[in-house]
Amino acid sequence: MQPNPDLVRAIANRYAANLRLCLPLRRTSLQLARAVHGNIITFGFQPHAHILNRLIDVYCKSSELDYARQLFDEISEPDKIARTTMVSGYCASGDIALARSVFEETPVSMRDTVMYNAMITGFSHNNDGYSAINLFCKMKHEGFKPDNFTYASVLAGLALVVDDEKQCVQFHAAALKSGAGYITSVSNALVSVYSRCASSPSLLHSARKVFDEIPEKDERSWTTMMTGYVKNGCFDLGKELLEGMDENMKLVAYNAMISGYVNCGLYQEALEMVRRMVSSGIELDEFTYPSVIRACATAGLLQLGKQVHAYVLRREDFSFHFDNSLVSLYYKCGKFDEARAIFEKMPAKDLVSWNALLSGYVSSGHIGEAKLIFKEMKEKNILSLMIMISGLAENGFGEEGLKLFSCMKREGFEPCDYAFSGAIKSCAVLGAYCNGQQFHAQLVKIGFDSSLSAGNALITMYAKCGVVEEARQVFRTMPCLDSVSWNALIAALGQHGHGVEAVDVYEEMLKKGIRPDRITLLTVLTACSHAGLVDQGRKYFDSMETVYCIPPGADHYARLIDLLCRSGKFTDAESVIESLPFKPTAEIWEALLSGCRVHGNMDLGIIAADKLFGLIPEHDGTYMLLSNMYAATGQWEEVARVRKLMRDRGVKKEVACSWIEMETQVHTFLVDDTSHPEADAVYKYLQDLGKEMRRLGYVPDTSFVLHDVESDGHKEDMLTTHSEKIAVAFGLMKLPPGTTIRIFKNLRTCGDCHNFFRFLSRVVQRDIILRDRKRFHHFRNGECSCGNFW
DNA sequence: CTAGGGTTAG
Repeated sequence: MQPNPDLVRAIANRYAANLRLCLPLRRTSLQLARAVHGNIITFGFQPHAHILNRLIDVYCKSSELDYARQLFDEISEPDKIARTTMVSGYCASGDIALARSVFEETPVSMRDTVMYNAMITGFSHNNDGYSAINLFCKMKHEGFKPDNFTYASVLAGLALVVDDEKQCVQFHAAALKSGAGYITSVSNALVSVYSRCASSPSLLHSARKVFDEIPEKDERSWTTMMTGYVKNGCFDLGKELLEGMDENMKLVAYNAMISGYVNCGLYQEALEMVRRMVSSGIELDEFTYPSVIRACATAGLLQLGKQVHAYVLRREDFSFHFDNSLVSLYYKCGKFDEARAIFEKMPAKDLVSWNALLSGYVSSGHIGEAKLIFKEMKEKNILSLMIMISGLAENGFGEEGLKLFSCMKREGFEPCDYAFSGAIKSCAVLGAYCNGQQFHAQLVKIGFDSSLSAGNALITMYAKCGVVEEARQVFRTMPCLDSVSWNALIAALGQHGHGVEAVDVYEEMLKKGIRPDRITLLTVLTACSHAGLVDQGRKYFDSMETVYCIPPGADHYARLIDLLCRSGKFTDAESVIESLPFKPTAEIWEALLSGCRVHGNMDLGIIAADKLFGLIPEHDGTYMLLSNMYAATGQWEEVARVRKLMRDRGVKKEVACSWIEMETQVHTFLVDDTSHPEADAVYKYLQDLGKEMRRLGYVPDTSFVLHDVESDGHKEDMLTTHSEKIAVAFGLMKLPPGTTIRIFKNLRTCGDCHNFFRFLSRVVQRDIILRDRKRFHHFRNGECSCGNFW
């Protein structure tokens, strides 16, 4: 039977009308759209443009962009409504590139204000404020008149990037002039612009003035003003505003307050807000729960978090944001299995879920698992990359970190300050000074040099590259500082033998009223230890519990023991170990053992080594320290015994290697390394240097040779081939006169090399910085910053 | 066909 085209058209038109009515009920409208679409295909008639447009809209709003596009492409000459629909569909799905292409394929003569509005909104929603503003300017230039929608949209974009009061005033004036100034939606957006102006939060007054002058405030007016206060940390003003609000509007305001408190780390206050909500009879909603979970996660309140978890599960009104926050709650509280289980069970995993899992593995040091997850992720965003870059750097994978950073740029991600800080941390790991400097220059150029995370990374990078002055310089020019910045500077000074200054900076920090955290104390203790400030260090250690309520951890005790041993106070060190509030850890014994090594305290050293053999028999460092101690006193049978023990237990000594950076290229050398193309010249040069140094009194110290080799001459040969010596000779040959030589070594340097470097710095009149596994050595004119023991 | 606020991952 032949269908009656008129009848079919009539039915389709009816569907189209229904579609409009049913739009909010997504499922229903999508079903209707499919039916209409099916009829069109089955009966092959040409529907009216407005039916097709409506179909496209429904498909877009049901996230069926491919169907929408298919229909759109079938239209021979899509009208401006079809195009606008397609543009806003793509915008809403986040595909700004496709939206843009449809928009730009439309001739200007065919565009109208609505289409511009859709595109501007798209930019704003995709966090691209600049493009929103540019398009706004362009449309005016092309003669289109902005309307209320335009202003609301472009102001939303402006709010993302505004950093200067002039911009706020300019746009405000333009809106007023066009008559949109007192439209509620436009005013709401203006409130948001004023309160998000980066350079002056004082504009909150202007925001408040706009707010006060809104003739008909709606719920959004109140909550936007509230957000303005909260995002600027003005919680008291926020509370005051809350008082004046209608009861039925308070939910969103409470949610804003709670998330604001959590963002500032004020979780107690956040939870207090939740209590107030509950007591005034306002029901928490799906927006509240994730913030509450985050509060628990940052505060480490696992029990409370679990209770909220159970409570929300019973209520069944949660969104997937909730699951994502749970993943982070559990891993932050150290419950990796639970976190993983929640992730696996999630019905809908999105990018945030993957990033939560990734960051869980990264921040808990499970870098291997993190790498697997990262590989498995199909979709990644800038945050995924940032998490991974920082994670790699923080776990010592500097090269991989840098590789990922350049990969990120290749794939078109514009690195933000946090990504830069990951790259800079990678440079810190590698000691890649030139590379790090280049990043610093780029930061300045882009204007990220005021960033806290980048600044903190720079301090550490310069310190780890041995350039304390620059670390100090970065710190002193940073516009704002946090405890990480202070810790980084104190560490930088301490590492390089400026113990007294490190302590001064710590005192300065205290005077400024900044509370030290456990890392600060750890850093200060290290500085005291390196500078031999025993009494001071002791005083700081005691202040931890009594003044700052920070119970000292094993790491703090280890520093204390190190401090005592280095000044030869072994009895004190022993009594500290005896009175520990926990069972001594490997860290503690290691501190004792290396302290004993410095002073040749054999009896105590053997005890410490025995404990370490029991706790971490696979750790090569213990064997090396002990056999070095025996070698120093010529007890070669004992040396052999330790070496045999090591062999029997299958413990492999990590291969020593040193490296030097030259114009971003890194040259690496192993012990006895002859693989470098210029090895012959380097060895020759090394021999010449040796001769000259001996004339000045350098005597090779053969006690550092591990084997009991028969002839002393042979032993000296072995000493001269330690990797740091090869690296420094290479550096002296290649680097321009007068430049500081920076050498890096993966293990600790030996006493002979230390001595060698001292003499060398005098012979060649160059500053040499040697960074080994534990510490830095600055050699200048025969002296070393860390004194003449190593 | 187009607008303005509150939720998760560093």
